[in-house]
Amino acid sequence: MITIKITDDFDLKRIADSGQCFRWQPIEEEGYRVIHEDHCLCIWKVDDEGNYKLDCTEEEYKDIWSVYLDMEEDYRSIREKIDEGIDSFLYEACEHECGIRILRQNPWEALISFIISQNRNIPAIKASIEKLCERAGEKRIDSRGELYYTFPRPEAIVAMSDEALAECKLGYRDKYIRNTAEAVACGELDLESISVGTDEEILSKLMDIYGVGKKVASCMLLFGLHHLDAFPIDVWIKRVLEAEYVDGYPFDTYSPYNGVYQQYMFAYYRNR
DNA sequence: AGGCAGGCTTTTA
DNA sequence: TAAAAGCCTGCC
Repeated sequence: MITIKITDDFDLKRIADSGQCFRWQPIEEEGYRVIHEDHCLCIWKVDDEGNYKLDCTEEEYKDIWSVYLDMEEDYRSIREKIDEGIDSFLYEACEHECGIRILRQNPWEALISFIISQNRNIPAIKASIEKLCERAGEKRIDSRGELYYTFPRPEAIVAMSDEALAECKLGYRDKYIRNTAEAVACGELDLESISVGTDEEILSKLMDIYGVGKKVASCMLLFGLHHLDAFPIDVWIKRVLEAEYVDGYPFDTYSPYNGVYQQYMFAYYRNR
């Protein structure tokens, strides 16, 4: 167990509820249990001074969790680029949702998660993903003795029966998930090699995947590949653009952080 | 080429 | 009953 002090923007609940990740689980004492690849972290807020308690070693924090939580990035300075007088809406969104960060999630997990997310609300997305992990992930025990499952590897999804996959309630998306898992498992789709090039080039390659359109590809680019300029446009952001930016959104001004601002606006519009 | 209508599983509000 | 972090197919 270690204690760390975080001075940059950091809010566990806002990250957990931001819609970028679907497996953060609230636990006792204002804590969350976070699963990332082969690792599991329990993290608790200690006070309002930025102190947090983590059930890992200093080395694990440095090597895994500070990377996953994107602690090298200065979100306050990104937020403070917005001028209240010029863009009062975005300024308000940043203030209101201060503490959100863009996690460095596993690309494979992000891709599958956002294919599952299409045309569904967040509780339903979480339920499907958790089922998928129970059916095809590996069973583990965290430091508190609680059971959890890792996110399944591509091969494990390929090995699932149609019945097991159906139990995950993926609906018409089941064929997208199976197809993507097969493509990755056999090497036909290599997430590392398609992640090279400009954002436009990567988006285009992602959209070649069966079941991946512009929205899911943009989510993958932002949340799975950590391209902070990617700007997913879902129903909520569409409403924001129509209501608050009738004369167009200043993408060039906010580059290369369009995706970060998108996330503040998304949360702000959904929460109010 | 690019745009549009209709269908799609299931859950949630 | 409509909407939900949409996409695919078929048609024009």
